[in-house]
Amino acid sequence: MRLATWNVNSIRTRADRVAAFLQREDVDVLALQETKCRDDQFPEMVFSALGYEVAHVGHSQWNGVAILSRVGLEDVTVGFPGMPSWSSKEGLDATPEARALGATCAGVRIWSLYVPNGRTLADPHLQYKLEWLAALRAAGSDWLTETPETPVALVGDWNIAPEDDDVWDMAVFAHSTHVSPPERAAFRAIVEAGYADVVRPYAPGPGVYTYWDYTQLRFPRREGMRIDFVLGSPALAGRVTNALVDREERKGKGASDHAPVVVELAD
DNA sequence: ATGGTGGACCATCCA
Repeated sequence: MRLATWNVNSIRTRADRVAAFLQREDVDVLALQETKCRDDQFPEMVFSALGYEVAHVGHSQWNGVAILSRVGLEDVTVGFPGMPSWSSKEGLDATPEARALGATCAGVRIWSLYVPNGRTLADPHLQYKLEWLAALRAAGSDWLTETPETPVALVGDWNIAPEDDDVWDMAVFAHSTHVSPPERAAFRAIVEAGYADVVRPYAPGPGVYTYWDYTQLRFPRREGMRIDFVLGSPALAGRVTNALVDREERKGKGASDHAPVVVELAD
């Protein structure tokens, strides 16, 4: 099975590009983040015409996650148990954001995840992000305990650069999110719970990134961040035979600011 | 030499 994850930054703008990627990379299952649309706006027919089933959750122009699969799409779950909601200052808006979608594809449990952006170190969104990640760790631990034989893949945009080599210049991020000790600890806790980064062994840094800001000519200057990850349970990690970051997808007009990450699994 | 983001959607928010 070929499994991929991609923050597309609007599926409506990039549906054709995503379809071309699926065919070019021979992808069986694709997790998408930042679809930026409601369910009724998702261009499902572009993908059903290619033989993919689609699961999506999106409530507005913000967030939105999907899973496309041509090897089955079962037990679709919106949000994970205990997933926090963002609450406004008044605490009135408790609608869960569209940031997590689970599905079972050919026996593999896949979670398409869009981890909240902490914005700045002083912003309450950072606390929300940390709570969200702690809840994910708790849920992920439970899945390993309950069904250790089921391969689980936690994939998506984590909005964390876990190692110094995952940004082009640590000095630039001295007072920024994505590299702060609590964020890195939250990520590490998920790894320590049993979910390994299955891509890094096949695509070691430094200089391997999955995201380049649209501004400041970051991509041509090779100034990016590695913030999109495929974390696999032991049953999944044992089946990985290859992985890559498809940097070509960041090139040209109409590119997302993220590149797809592809993992090959033995049958 | 110069300039340098893009997507949601319509005044701004978000990344």
